[in-house]
Amino acid sequence: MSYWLLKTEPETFGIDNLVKAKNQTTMWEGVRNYQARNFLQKEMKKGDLAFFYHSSCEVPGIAGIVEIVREGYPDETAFDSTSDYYDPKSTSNNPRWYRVDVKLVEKFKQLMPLHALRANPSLTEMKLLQKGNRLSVLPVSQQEWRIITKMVKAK
DNA sequence: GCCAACGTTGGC
DNA sequence: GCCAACGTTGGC
Repeated sequence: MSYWLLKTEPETFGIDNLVKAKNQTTMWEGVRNYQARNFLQKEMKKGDLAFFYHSSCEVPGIAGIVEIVREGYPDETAFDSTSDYYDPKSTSNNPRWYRVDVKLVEKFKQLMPLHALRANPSLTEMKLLQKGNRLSVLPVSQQEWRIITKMVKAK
């Protein structure tokens, strides 16, 4: 099993939206980057866990944990001309974009802020912390996962 | 297939 | 709001 990090802007869809969602489950859609798409389509497996990360907000950081409950399938928002995520080059016969379904596992009592991750010397290799990284779907190593979940419990 | 221009991301 | 980083587009 693998570990991931999923970025979202809390003003659009934050962890509290997921808490309130039906079955605390949502479709992770609207990803329009090929590298991130490949992760969603090919590499994410049912049962994988992911950090739920808040970006572009006052205090960016990890807000909780979600589980992949449905593996990659076509992102239908790309077929909808009224959607913000519409892409005329993606068709139902030949879909270009994929999504997964995720379910809430845990909302952290306190957000684990980005600055705290940066302050931990054992996380300097983490992709999230690398300069210039903008991918909205990122792999997380098992070691990084273990370190961060420990940091959360120690709070 | 190169590469300049442009758009987006996202921390600060 | 700024700006560095990086992906995408499109002319050639």
